Amino acid sequence: MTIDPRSHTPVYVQLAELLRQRIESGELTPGSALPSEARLTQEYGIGREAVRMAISLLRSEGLVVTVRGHGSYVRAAPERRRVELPPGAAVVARMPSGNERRAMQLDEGVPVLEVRGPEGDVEVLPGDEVELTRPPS
Amino acid sequence: MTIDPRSHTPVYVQLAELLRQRIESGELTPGSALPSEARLTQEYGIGREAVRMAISLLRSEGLVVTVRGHGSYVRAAPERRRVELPPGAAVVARMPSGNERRAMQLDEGVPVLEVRGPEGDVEVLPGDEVELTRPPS
DNA sequence: ATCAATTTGTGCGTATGTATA
DNA sequence: CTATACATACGCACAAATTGA
Repeated sequence: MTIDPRSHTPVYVQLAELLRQRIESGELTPGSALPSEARLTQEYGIGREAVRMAISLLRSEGLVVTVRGHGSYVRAAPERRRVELPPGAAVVARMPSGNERRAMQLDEGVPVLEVRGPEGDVEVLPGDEVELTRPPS
Repeated sequence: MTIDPRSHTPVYVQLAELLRQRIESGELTPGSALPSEARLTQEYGIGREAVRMAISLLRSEGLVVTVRGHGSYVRAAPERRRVELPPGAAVVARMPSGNERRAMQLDEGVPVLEVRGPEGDVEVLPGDEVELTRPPS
């Protein structure tokens, strides 16, 4: 697969799909580095902004993390601990605000789970570290 | 509040915070349009890229939606329907892939809930439309 | 059915700052 | 200290979508 600048799908979306394939196919394993922006720019003959938007897209999906001055890496999702949803509780999923994200030290593209207990108490959990369960009856 | 180009916090983050305040304060109500990129550029004396990155940030948080050729709007979150998490089920939150997002017609910055039933069956729910509940015991 | 105005999308070039190796 | 790499920010240009005259 290559990139077609004349396609109606944006160059950066095409590149994101290519990189996504290389990640999901296992060619790029969790923890491994993506090619640098400069390399991607040269190899695909596209502009830097397209490269950065593609990586930004993957970042917002939680697929990669970018370390400034170092590079972008395939994100290794942490182990999920099981958390039991208490009886009478309700939970919604949403994206954290910027402050919230920094406070909880969440990577980009990671949602939070907002659990409201029966007493109205609220708990916010990192969406990539927990699996909410309800025990069998 | 104004924008300080000399601050160590990026201009686009400062603008995003300003806009976030204007949304949360109710000055910009759900459904109303944000100022155009050109207006924000002029009013704050910053470049278009900073404006676009600020809006992109708010979009990735699910706060605004952008319609090409029209403008950016404060996102009106839909009503949440209550969905009961079945006994023996588990749920994780994550961001949808690009294809998934388009297929489910989700706005940017909206996570999905992946519910795994006790039989291993999987259901993916739009994260902005459901509230998962566990009935009181 | 056109046309023009507005607005966002894409792309390129350039410069400077900051973090890492 | 230097080189590399990503981050921020500005400018300009043109494409594409929407709206309304």
